[in-house]
Amino acid sequence: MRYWLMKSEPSDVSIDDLAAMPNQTVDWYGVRNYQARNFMRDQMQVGDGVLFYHSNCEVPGIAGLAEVSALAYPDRLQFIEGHKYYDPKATTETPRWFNVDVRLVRKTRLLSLKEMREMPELQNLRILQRGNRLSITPVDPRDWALILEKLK
DNA sequence: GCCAACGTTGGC
DNA sequence: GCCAACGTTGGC
Repeated sequence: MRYWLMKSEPSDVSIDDLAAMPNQTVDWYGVRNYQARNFMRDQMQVGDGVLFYHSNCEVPGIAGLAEVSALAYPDRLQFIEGHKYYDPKATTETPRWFNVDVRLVRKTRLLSLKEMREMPELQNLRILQRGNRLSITPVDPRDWALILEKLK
């Protein structure tokens, strides 16, 4: 059992969008970064905890709790010619990009990036490190517990 | 295999 | 909209 922070732009999929989806589940499509892909493909297990993070928006921060609900499988968008996420080098025999499914556990208050920066005990969280851009990062169990406490 | 150029991310 | 940080691409 691991914990993760996964970024989503609310203009793409917000926490409310997730809540409105069938089974409150979304396939985490469109990841085109190898490190993030590898986390999904090689490490994520069903039941892993997910911090659903709103990025590139007015108030960035954690907007809800979710969980991994399906193991990684090939991202279907890589095969659709002309699609934003099309990858000409990917084939069905040797897919390049994978995604897990993520299911909402509950929407929370917004724990803003600003507020997290002000928590000294949270400073090793990857999202707070300078220059961090990775859309999926592992979360230490200790940090997970601290954040859950804040979201009670 | 180096590395300059370029593209993207995402906070501010 | 700016721009720092970082990842990727491709010529050599």
